[in-house]
Amino acid sequence: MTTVRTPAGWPATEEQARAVQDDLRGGVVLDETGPLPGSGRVTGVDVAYDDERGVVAAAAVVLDAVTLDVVAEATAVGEVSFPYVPGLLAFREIPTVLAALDALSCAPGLVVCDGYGLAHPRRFGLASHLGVLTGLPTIGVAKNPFTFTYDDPGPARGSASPLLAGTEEVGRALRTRDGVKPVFVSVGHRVSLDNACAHTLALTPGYRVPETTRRADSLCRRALAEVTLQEGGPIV
DNA sequence: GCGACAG
DNA sequence: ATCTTGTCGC
Repeated sequence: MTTVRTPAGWPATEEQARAVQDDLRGGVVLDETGPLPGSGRVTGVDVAYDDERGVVAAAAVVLDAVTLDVVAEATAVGEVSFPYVPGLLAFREIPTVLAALDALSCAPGLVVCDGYGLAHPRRFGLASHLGVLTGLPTIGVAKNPFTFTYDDPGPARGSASPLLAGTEEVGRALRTRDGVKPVFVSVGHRVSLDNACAHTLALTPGYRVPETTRRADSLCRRALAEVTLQEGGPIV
C-alpha cells in the first residue's frame, strides 16, 4: 500500500487554502455532459481518519456501471494534511485520494466523491478540486445539506428539488429511496447536473448512498484499521 | 458578535 | 469524521 506525506507547498493556513481554491476554480469545466449514466466505469473515493495519530486512509473502488461489480480497488495511507474546516475539506483528503487513484490498475471513469462539488461557499468543493487536478469527470454526493437550503422532494425515489445558495441552484436534493432522507448531488468537473443525478440513481438500487461510496467507505475503514493496529494500540 | 457548518 | 449495543421493523 502506498504511503503519502503532505506535499511540499501544501497550504498551511486557511487563507492559503482559500487562495488555492480561488486560483484553481477557473479550471472547472461545466459545459460537458459527461459519461452516459449506467455505462462504463464508476469509481468511488472516500477517506477515514485517526486524528489522534494524524493518520488518514483513502480508498478508490472501481465498479462496472452496469452490474455494479467491483472491477478494481486500491488504498493509500498518509498523514493528515489539513484540519477539518468547513469549505476546506479537499485539503484534508486530496493527497491520499490522489495516491489511491494512482494505484488503480485501470482507468477510473467517472469519479463519485463523498461531499460537494459546485455546492460550496466558493463553488469549488472536493469534487471540483479533484476533477481539476486529475482532469477526470467528477460529481459530489453528500449526505448533508451543508449550509444550503432546499424544499423536501416528493416521497418517491427519483424525486428531486433544487439545492439553493440563495436563489442560485448549486445542486439537487435527490431522493434515492422511497420515504428516506435525500442525498445532495452537485456537479464536480465535466458532468452536467442532470447526468450527475442520473448516475446517482443508477448507483442506488438498494441503499440511500451510492454503491461507490459504500464500497469506498468500508474499504478505507479497513485500510485504516490495518495501519492503526500495526502501529500498536495506544498512541505512540 | 453568535451560530452553523461537506467529512 | 468519530465515540458505540442493542433493538425495532420489514
